[in-house]
Amino acid sequence: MTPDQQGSAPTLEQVAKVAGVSRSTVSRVINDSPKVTPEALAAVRKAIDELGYVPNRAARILASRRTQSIALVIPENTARFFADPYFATVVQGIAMYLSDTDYTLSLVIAAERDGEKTRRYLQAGNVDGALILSHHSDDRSYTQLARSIPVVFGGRPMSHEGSEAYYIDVDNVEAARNVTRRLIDKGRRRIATIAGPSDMSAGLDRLEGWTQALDAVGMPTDLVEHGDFSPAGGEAAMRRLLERGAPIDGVFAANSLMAQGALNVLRSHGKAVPQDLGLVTFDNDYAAQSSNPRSRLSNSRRSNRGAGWSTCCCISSTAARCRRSP
Amino acid sequence: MTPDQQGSAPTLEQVAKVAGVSRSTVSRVINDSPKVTPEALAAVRKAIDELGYVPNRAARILASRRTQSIALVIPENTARFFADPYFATVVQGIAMYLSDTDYTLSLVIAAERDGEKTRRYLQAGNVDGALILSHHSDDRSYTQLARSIPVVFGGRPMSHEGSEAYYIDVDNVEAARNVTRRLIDKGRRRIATIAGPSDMSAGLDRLEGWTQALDAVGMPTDLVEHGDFSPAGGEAAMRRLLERGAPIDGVFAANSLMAQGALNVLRSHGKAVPQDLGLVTFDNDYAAQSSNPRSRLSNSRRSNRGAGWSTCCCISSTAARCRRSP
DNA sequence: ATGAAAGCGCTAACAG
DNA sequence: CTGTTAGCGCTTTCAT
Repeated sequence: MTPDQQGSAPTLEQVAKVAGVSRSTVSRVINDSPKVTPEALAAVRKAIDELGYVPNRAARILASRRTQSIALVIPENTARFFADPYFATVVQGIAMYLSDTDYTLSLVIAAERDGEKTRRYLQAGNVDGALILSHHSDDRSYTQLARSIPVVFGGRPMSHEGSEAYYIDVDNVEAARNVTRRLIDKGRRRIATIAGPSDMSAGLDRLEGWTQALDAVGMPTDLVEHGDFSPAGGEAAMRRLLERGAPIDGVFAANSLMAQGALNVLRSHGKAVPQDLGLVTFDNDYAAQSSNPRSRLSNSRRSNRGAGWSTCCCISSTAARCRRSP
Repeated sequence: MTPDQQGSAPTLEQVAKVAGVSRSTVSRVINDSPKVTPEALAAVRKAIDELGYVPNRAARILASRRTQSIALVIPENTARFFADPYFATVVQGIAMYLSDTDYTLSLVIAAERDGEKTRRYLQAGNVDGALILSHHSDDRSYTQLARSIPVVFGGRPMSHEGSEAYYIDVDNVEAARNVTRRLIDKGRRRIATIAGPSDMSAGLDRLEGWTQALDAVGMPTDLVEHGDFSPAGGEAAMRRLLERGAPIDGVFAANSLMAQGALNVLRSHGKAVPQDLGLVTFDNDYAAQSSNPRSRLSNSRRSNRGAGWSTCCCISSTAARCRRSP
């Protein structure tokens, strides 16, 4: 397909000609420079309208060395991206913020195998900076990236080089501790956890919070099964937990999708929530709100604390803090 | 791995110098030109590796007038984009196809108010072509776009100018007719429909198919309520249907999300599916498969026909056909 | 405040 | 097959 078949787009030069000014002046108008006389400005605007001129982005980027766009990198496959409400939440937040600016969001759904392609894209000057979500410890492709462009991780990155990285995160340990304490306060005595993957900080930190809460009251911390943050993973983990044969009257699932999976298993095993067993989890997202029973978010005042009902699904609010890791 | 200098990305010229060849030759290597001697090729590759060179995309686009990327435009807001499995399906399909190519997908989630910004983006030479999904009749911003870049609509576009547009679609009328006939064949006699929005071709066509099926056997076509393809819309429509007081023993919902909503309302009204009432719908997607009762896809042989069980959720397969509208 | 000139990094004829 | 020569459309000093 040859692009030249299409009508050639008007250039800045043509606008300049029509407006009777130089290209520089047109450029200044486009870039909202204050040093343009009202007359020149009016003439240029008129010419732009008449010609239907739209500045060529590639040329702008090349000349200015700025792209006016940032990448959101999701190191997961497309199916997972759509299945996990977490990503939807983040994308919505970014899109909302960016809509007030001239920046463009470049969403990069990068399955592991595309690592090289993705890195090239990010280093080829396509974006002014990158936001990297859902980082796994075995993935080092992005930590070096920070030498080329500004990088911020969503959630504390796992790798060693990442220790110099910027990131934004919630206090997963404290939130998990708080939400587990809810179960304890409600009288639950045999509390299990469906932990997240061990190669992600959110998985490790939430497990740590759960452990701390139980340790603090001298309760056993042996009922641990890991999942992969997916409903299927949550189901499998819940099943393994039940197969142990030990009595369980409380579960902390590390995310809402796994809680959903756990709920399915519990139902099919005839366990009633919250009567037989209390279930708490993270994130009051779509998955949590559409489950049966659905989540009940506690009115926690301190935004960075996890909290909720031990009688049912429970939510930790996720106020973000930005910081540089130690 | 050599540490690259922050800020100064290596250029093609530097690669040429290191490799001891001209810039043209480097360019040829980058672009997989066959006319390069093995020696030159090796030298250039070595230089590229040593320098960690990545071609600048903006420069390439500017010089070649090709972007190697196509846009998928979703004229909906972000929340809806994530809520409707339809978009996930499409994006996955495109991503899968594109992953074997050098093309990049530029996903444009364009809420209505961003229309102008989106149009500028598409006309600024950012993409080689655009795919436009979920087109509404009141939205004319994209029909003119075809004069600048190649445009294909996903689903027949509604506007007049669109009559010259390329589009890809399923035969919604026939699929809806077939799936409705299933209800009839199963003995349902008072069949309603939860139709899609009237400003979208999928809404109109599926309603038409339902109407044709009932007309063919002389059954009344008065039980129509419209929804907006969302679960809430489906709930509201189902509620309105029930409030009419007329007996209903079959429902065709124009998409799975509305079927899901309808199912919720039916359950809370004590209506059992499929015992009291048969429900059929479109698309065997995540929403249909995770509903309760979940969908049962019929083994329809002809891929462009809608089909399924009238006893429960029913699915029309959606084999695509590409064509230019009449 | 404005214009002239010099590139940004790459591709694309065109000779050789 | 390779190098040379022009730009792609825009921003950006630097004079004026």
